[in-house]
Amino acid sequence: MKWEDLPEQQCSMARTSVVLGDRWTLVILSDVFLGVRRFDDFQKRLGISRTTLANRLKLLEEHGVLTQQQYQDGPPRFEYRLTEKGLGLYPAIIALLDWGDEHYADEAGAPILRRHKTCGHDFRGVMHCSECGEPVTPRDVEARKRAPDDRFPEVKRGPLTYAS
Amino acid sequence: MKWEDLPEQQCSMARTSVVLGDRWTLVILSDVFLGVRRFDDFQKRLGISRTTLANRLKLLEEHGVLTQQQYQDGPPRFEYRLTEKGLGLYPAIIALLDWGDEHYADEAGAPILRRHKTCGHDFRGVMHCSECGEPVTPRDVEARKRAPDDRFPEVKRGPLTYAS
DNA sequence: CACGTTAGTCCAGAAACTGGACTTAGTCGA
DNA sequence: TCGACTAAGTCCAGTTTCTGGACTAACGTG
Repeated sequence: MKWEDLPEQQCSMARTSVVLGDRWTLVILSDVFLGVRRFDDFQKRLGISRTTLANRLKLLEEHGVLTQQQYQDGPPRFEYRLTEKGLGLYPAIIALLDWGDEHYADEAGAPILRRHKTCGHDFRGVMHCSECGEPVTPRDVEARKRAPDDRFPEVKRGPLTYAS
Repeated sequence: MKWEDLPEQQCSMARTSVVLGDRWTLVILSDVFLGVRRFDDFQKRLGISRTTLANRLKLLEEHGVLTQQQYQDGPPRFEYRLTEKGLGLYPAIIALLDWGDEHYADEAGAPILRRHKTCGHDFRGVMHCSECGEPVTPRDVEARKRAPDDRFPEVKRGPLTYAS
C-alpha cells in the first residue's frame, strides 16, 4: 500500500499517522509545546536537515496543526504556532513523553519537568474516562466496530477546546 | 543528524520516536491493542509490505514493547503480545485515536468505539494530573529543565502497572 | 559596502520502503 | 504419496525519502 492511500482507510490511527507518523514530527511538536516557534530554532535544537524540517512544517500547516503568524515586516518573517487542532494533541504528547521518561530516562530522572500550575506539583498525565471520571487501564476497555446506525456519544465535558 | 544518534539526545521524545516514529508503528500498535497478534493478520489488515512489517515487529521486540509467544508446535509458530512496557503506551494510543476520531472521522462518527467496562459507557480519554487529579490543559502547564539535583517526584498512584 | 540574520531551496548520495516471488516446515485431504 | 495449503518470514530490484552542505533572497547593522 502506498503511503498516500493510508488516509482513505477506515481507521483513525491510519489517518493520524499520515500527519504524525514519521521520525521527526513528534519531536518537532514536543518542541512547539515547549515554546519553540522559528525555523532556525527547530533546526539548531533538533539537528534535522533543513529540507526535511521545511517539509514537516509544511505538512503540519496543511493539516491545520500549525499556522504561520507574521512577527515582523521587512523582511517579513513568520513563526509557527499551534492551532486549536494542534493543541488537541497535548494529551498524546504528554503520554508519549511520560512513557519515554519512564523507560528511557537516565538514573537522575526525566530531562524536562512539567509543573501543573493549578496545583503547583510536577506531574504525569493519567488517562481518565470521559464518562465516569475514573482512571482507565487497557484491560477495562472493550473495542468494537461502529454499527451502521451507532453514533459516537455526546461527551459530558464539552468539546475539549483550550481557548485562553 | 543520523537517525541512530537520536536516542543519545537528552530528550524523552527523541528516544520515544526511535521506537514509534515511523509511518507504520503506531498503526501496528493500535491493531495490537485491538487483539491482532499474528504476522499475516497485520499484513492483511494494514497492507504493509512484509519486509517492513518484519522490521517493525523486530524493532518493537528489541525495545521490549512486544514479545513473541509460541502458540503451537509443528511447525512452531509465535504470536506477538504486548509487554508491560507496551501496555504503558495505551494512554498515548488512546489520545492519538481520539484526536483522529475528532478531526478525521466521517459524518457518522468514529469507526471504532471503545467501551469502558467499569462504567459501561463509550468514552474518550481525558488527561488528568497525577498529583491533584484534575484535568490538565496545555495552558496549565509550565515546563522547565531538570536542575542537576532535582529528582522526578514519586508518583502517588504507584508505578502504573496493568498486571491482570 | 561587507557582514549578519532568517527562512528557506537545490542537489547528489545514502537509506528506507515497495510489491512480488521465493523459502521453510509442517498439516490436511484424496 | 502427491499436491495444495498455512504461517512467518527472506530476498531482490526499483522507487521514494532523508541527508548534509552549499546556495539564495531580502532586509538590517556598523
